[in-house]
Amino acid sequence: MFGFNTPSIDSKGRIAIPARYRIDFKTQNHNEIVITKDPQYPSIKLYHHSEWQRISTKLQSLQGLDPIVRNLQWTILGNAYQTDIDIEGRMLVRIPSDLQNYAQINEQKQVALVGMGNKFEIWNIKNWEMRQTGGSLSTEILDVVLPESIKEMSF
Amino acid sequence: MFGFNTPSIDSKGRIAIPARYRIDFKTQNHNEIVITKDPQYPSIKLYHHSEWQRISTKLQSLQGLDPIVRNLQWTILGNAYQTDIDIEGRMLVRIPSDLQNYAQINEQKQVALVGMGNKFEIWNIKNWEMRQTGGSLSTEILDVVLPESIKEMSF
DNA sequence: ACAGAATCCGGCTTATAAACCAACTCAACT
DNA sequence: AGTTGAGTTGGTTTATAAGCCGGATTCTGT
Repeated sequence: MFGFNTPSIDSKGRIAIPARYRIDFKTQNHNEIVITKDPQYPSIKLYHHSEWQRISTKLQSLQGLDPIVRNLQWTILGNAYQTDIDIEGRMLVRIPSDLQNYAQINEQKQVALVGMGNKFEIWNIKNWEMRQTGGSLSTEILDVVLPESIKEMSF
Repeated sequence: MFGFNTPSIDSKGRIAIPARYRIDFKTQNHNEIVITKDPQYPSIKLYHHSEWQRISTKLQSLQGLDPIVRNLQWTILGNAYQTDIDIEGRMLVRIPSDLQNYAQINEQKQVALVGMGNKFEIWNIKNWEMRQTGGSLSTEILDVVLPESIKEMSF
């Protein structure tokens, strides 16, 4: 589940996971995924069950006094939607409208779907191209020095 | 699988791996390879299965909040295409068009194929010659100081 | 609680793109 | 010069994606 695709998003906010990614979901044997915000950039993250378990557990265990940590918890945990996907069919995923706004993919016909191995990212295509060519994005949400406690984490 | 060749790339974006490299793929006993971007220079990297396992696993495990690390993950993982090659036959590899653009090998009749032992690199011939003679390339994508966590990695 | 409306969901159809297969050309070696 | 292996090309088939449509479910207002 690596690589880059530009599937279409329909008027109802549905995205069909491209066929070459589907095997990974099947082998995982879990038809539940979690969609949430990326804490740093205007994009959406899509985890499958096991990876979400790992991340959410770690995040919850962190002490909530550091404002940056609390921000991460709010952003990631507080915006997580769990949905089921049809493993056999087209694997349609519905993106909630507030996440669509966050990633600036409402009003779009196509989105950038980026397979990162243990997770997916969904981007506005323009933003993705901009990021790839080193341009600055309109919103970089979390641009701070990170505390030691989350240095070794991977989201 | 060392050395230098200039195979042709056809209108469909196909490159035939030269015969003298094929033995290495056969002995590996894996007919799947991964094509992705080079994070530093305008070239394409071609890994066979085991080497890709090593790199992608390491990259995924790194914490994803450091912008430099995220850039590496996006470039390498987010642009990786896995394809099967026919070990017995002609070993045609199709290069996706966005990677062709990245390496500036669209509109070319021939490319530079460089065997690096555990990986291949595919270059625009002009760029390759330029790099060998110490000339500067039009685009050097990742021109930054790398964090300690990935200092010892080799891509 | 019920009727109407809107939304959601799955199957079908068509267009497009990738993988497959086979033939032809060229070069090297005998 | 004939033979063999390598490289190149084009056509065919298969797979994939996306628009379309109808049925089902939920939601809302009366």
